[in-house]
Amino acid sequence: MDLETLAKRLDSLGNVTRLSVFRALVRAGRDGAPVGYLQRRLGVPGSTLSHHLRKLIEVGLVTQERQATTLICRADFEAMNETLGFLGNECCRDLPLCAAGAEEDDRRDVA
Amino acid sequence: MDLETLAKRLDSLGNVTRLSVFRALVRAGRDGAPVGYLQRRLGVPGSTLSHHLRKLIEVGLVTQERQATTLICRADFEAMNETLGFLGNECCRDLPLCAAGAEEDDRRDVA
DNA sequence: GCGGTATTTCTAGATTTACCGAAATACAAG
DNA sequence: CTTGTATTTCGGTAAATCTAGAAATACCGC
Repeated sequence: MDLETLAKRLDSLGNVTRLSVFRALVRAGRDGAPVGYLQRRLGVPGSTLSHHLRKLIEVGLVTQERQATTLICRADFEAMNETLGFLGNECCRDLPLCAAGAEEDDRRDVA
Repeated sequence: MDLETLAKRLDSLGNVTRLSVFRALVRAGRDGAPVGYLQRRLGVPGSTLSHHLRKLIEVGLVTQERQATTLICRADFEAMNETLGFLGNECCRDLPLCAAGAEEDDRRDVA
């Protein structure tokens, strides 16, 4: 995963509505939840919700599967874990002092 | 930390330039790095960099300390760990199957 | 106080975003 | 093939964001 992808994913979660959607999906677990459920639960107009869902899908954090007339949405746990892992590597999760060590794999890219 | 704060922090990292700035600061470690260093390293105009830095500071992920004419910037590791932790709790870091368990502390809020 | 370096604020244009009602599409049931 | 439910696309507006040059500010050394 490159920086751009990471930034896009973070951006997609950087909005209260979308973060709420994602959280609701995480809590819905592997089974996921229909768009309508999210709509009722979050009280967001359908068009708005659809707009936000698209963003989450674009960056790979959410998937959709059609079941007859309803669309089941699911949080992509693998993608999320990958994202968190990447961010954690960059940002030294729970080891503030690892900053020096982190520089060792710093030689590749520019930014 | 509430959802709004979390969203703001994620949003602040959801931009390639800012994410690069933050990463550079993480790698600079506890000592931090001057604005000028970031400017040269990232090749971003001062005014643009300043604008992005302000955002990171606003959400508490970066701090600044004046040393004579130069401003030292530092990643706030504690804030970042807090953020990652919170996100991890919500999103079941490395335990996709914990979704069911996560619902147990789901009864409090609306979204 | 003057000169010089470091950094921010001001300003402004281009782009993107969030929002949501109305209309359109997808699909199942009868 | 009509009706009803689920969801998206369309259209348009208001607000926020990114970008960067130019001017202003902060601070040190002399």
